[in-house]
Amino acid sequence: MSSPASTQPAPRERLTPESVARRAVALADAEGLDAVTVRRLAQDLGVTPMALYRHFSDKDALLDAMAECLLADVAVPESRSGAWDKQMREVLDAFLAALRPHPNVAELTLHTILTSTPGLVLAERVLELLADAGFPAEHAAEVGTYALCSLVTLVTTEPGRAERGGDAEAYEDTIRAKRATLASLSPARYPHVVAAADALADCANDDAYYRLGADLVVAGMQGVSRRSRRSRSA
Amino acid sequence: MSSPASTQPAPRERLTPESVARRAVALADAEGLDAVTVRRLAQDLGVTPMALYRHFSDKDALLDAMAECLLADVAVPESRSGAWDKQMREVLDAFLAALRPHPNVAELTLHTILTSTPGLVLAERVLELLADAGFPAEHAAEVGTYALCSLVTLVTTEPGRAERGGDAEAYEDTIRAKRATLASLSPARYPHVVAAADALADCANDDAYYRLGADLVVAGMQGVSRRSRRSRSA
DNA sequence: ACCTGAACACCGTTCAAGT
DNA sequence: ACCTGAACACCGTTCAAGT
Repeated sequence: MSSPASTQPAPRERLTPESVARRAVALADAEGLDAVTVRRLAQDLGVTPMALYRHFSDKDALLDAMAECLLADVAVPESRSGAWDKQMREVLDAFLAALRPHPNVAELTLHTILTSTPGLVLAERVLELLADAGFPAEHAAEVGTYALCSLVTLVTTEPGRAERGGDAEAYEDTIRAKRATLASLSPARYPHVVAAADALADCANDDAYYRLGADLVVAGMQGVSRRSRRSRSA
Repeated sequence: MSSPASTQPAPRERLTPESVARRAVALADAEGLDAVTVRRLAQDLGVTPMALYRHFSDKDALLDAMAECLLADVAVPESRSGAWDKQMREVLDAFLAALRPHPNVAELTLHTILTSTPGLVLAERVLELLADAGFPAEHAAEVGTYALCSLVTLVTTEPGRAERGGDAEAYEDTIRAKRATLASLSPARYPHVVAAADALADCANDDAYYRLGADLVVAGMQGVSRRSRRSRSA
């Protein structure tokens, strides 16, 4: 029932913080973040639970390392040509591309962006582009934090995403049940919810969903930037 | 050390689902969501752990009820006068006002908006206003979900928020340490992060932070709405 | 109807010990 | 340096019983 990634008897090479974290990410992908316990992870690695404490001071450190695995996959674009909003869009797309394969883990990156090297590289680039857009440093900090957090939430709350991975059948049932519940609400009281039941229960097109999400973030930046420029010149 | 809300010997009235959930929210506010265990909550209520299972089928049901406590506090504006974006802003402000007193609990609302009456009332109003703005039903579903999720994340990730409540001294130390770490990064490699260290570590003005956050969400809606109108007429 | 008490299968983590 | 094994203080939850 569970994916091979989490049930292999384990090749039993020497453990490193990275190999442990990668295995933990695979386990979370396959069975959800709740399945990542010290004891279960140790079992997957063919090792005693306490062996993991040589590589991580405690479980929080393990979770941070998992988040860093995702952030390390962010391919921040090198190019600095074109308008700031076009470049911003490319940076946000790169962030989304790294998060999307790991919806069960994505939320962990929220606390790690400013405490890991790959996170800082990403944050620096976002702040740089916001400075190009004319935001003063304090505003850029808030806008940048908001943007990255919004994208993380987009991934963790993608409509129709199963909390635990694996069981595709039970997953389909959940979607169906959710859609049916929404569709059977009083059309007099909740006309728009009923009309949008399908889209609220599931996401027909993942790419379109993330495109719209990134559009909203960038459009928000553009709108606020324009407005503050206007009020400064007034 | 901990707040009176969680250590009173308990008045020992008859338990109801609502009274248990309210007490759980108070406990989470005071000591963080991790402090909300069945056993600890029962102790606060002066009752045996198993007594709570008369009122909730399992712990997830308790967490859902806590989320519903927050959603029930959302005072969705009655007025339907003015432009859609001005009304939207008022609805989002009402949502934020309900979440802000409970940053440790806010994240729980993400899974409850479409499964509780107060959540549906809020969602219906948001979808209605997005229809006024010209969004087709499928787009409105995604945009509305995005907007509400963004605001939740705004509250749960407010810069400088302590994960566990209570200890104001340790809290100040954490902020100071975080600011110092960011400020001491290489200014050659991370010039914008260093320049924004203060704003990234803490939030000088909470109201301004939330105003800017809501501005970004509404401006994003306006921008995407304008763009899709243009492409339809082209 | 509402609550109790003992028990079960789990947690994260400490500590002393092995190689 | 790296891993083990037993133990401790916690979890959520089941089950049979009390009033």
